[in-house]
Amino acid sequence: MSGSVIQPERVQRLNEASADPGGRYVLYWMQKSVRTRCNHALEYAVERANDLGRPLVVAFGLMDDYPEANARHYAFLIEGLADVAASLAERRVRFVVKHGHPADVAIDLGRDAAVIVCDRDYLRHSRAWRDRVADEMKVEVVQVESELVVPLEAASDKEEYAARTIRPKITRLLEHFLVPLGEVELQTSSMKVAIRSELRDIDVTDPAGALERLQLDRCVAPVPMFRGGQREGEAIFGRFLDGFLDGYAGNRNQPQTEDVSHMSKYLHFGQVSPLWLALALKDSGGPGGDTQTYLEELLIRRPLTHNFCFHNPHYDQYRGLPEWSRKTLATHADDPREYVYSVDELEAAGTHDPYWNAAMVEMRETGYMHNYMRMYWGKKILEWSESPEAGFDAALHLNNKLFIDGRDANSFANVSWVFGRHDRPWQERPIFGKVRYMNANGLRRKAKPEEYVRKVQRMVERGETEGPASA
DNA sequence: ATCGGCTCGCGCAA
DNA sequence: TGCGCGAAGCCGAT
Repeated sequence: MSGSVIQPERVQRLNEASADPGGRYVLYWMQKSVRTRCNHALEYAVERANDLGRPLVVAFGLMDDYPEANARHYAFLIEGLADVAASLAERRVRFVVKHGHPADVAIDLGRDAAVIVCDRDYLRHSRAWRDRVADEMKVEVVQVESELVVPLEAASDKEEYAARTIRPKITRLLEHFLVPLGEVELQTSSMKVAIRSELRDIDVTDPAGALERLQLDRCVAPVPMFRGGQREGEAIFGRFLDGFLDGYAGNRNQPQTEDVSHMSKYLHFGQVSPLWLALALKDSGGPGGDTQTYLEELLIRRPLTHNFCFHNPHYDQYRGLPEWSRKTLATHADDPREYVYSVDELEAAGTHDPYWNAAMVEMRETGYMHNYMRMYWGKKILEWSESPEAGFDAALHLNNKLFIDGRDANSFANVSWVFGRHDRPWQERPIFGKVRYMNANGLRRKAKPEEYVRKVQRMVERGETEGPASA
């Protein structure tokens, strides 16, 4: 173990099997951490390959019907895979993308493996895939965490109530985990290793062609504004550090400005490392308050959403909300609603509220919405739905369908926050009960929503080809 | 412009 | 067991 720093807390054996010395290669089943720099699972797999004197094969399973995914998500994902293909070739590491269910791909390629290394994801379906592979394989399956700076169990072994309860548990471990990950050179080139598999190869070096050939849900179009890939994500973050970090604490809740890093989508697809982001921030020498504000998002709030999804079996359901908020919302379930919109009416951005409509257009046309508007957007869906349950389902559905960074742990926690999760009660009022209320006056008081509306209009008129990549 | 009240439950101090 | 306080708020009183 030389060169890299992979804390033992990141590494978990998923079964009791041992490594097979007869295996022809070490398999890194890449599924969540789709990147080559600052990926603990990759470096761990290289080390195991070197220790066993074997080549390394990295494989990704690309299925047609990934849960809730459509062309908008696939386009971003495949661009990230193309970046991985190019980077791994430079490191003389063999990379294959196979058409099939991720677990089937891992099991198929794992038959010839000495060890299977996988990365980590916290959502229900992903966990089930890894459990299945670990159960079915007769060879060691080991999972390496690289999606959180402080590994989930190291911080807390229970569902946390709020940011304030998890914050000290994470903060005291940063010294141990917030350290660079070195790169390890693979000793046995794997570019020529024979791979026995009936599964079809997908050539991701032509992302548009690969996207075309998949049998996927095309109900939402890809957006040209944001391109996937680690190179792209890291470059965008570099421009954020140079141009927008200064003043971030004061401007991050100003939706009419561009003081945002756009990292959420890259984090969702594992295309940038949260550790890399945190280290880049600390190295940037930017203003302390601005850096602290960003680190709070990255190191406390985001892990809190992962803690929520990992420990709450109903993270994607209304019943996953806290007792107090479900109770107070039930009390007001029959309150008269001045406006009620269906999911289709919401998606069409045809409500009476111009601020809300602008947010909905931004979401639909760009796969992104400013963070502050996401709160307002959600609160109004609660207010304008026939029941809180219907509002929850509508908000989560639109979130996951339209955001590039939808279907993330953040998505489930953020929608749940609208309905009281990780929040506290406030003064009781119609429909909301004691759940936090937001209105357009607050928007006007704190930001410039009229400018935001104009910004969205301009973006749509221009055909939104100008993203942070070309800014 | 600024401030306190609203309201629940966690976690720490005692 | 008591007590302080919390991601993003609102609202009325000063």
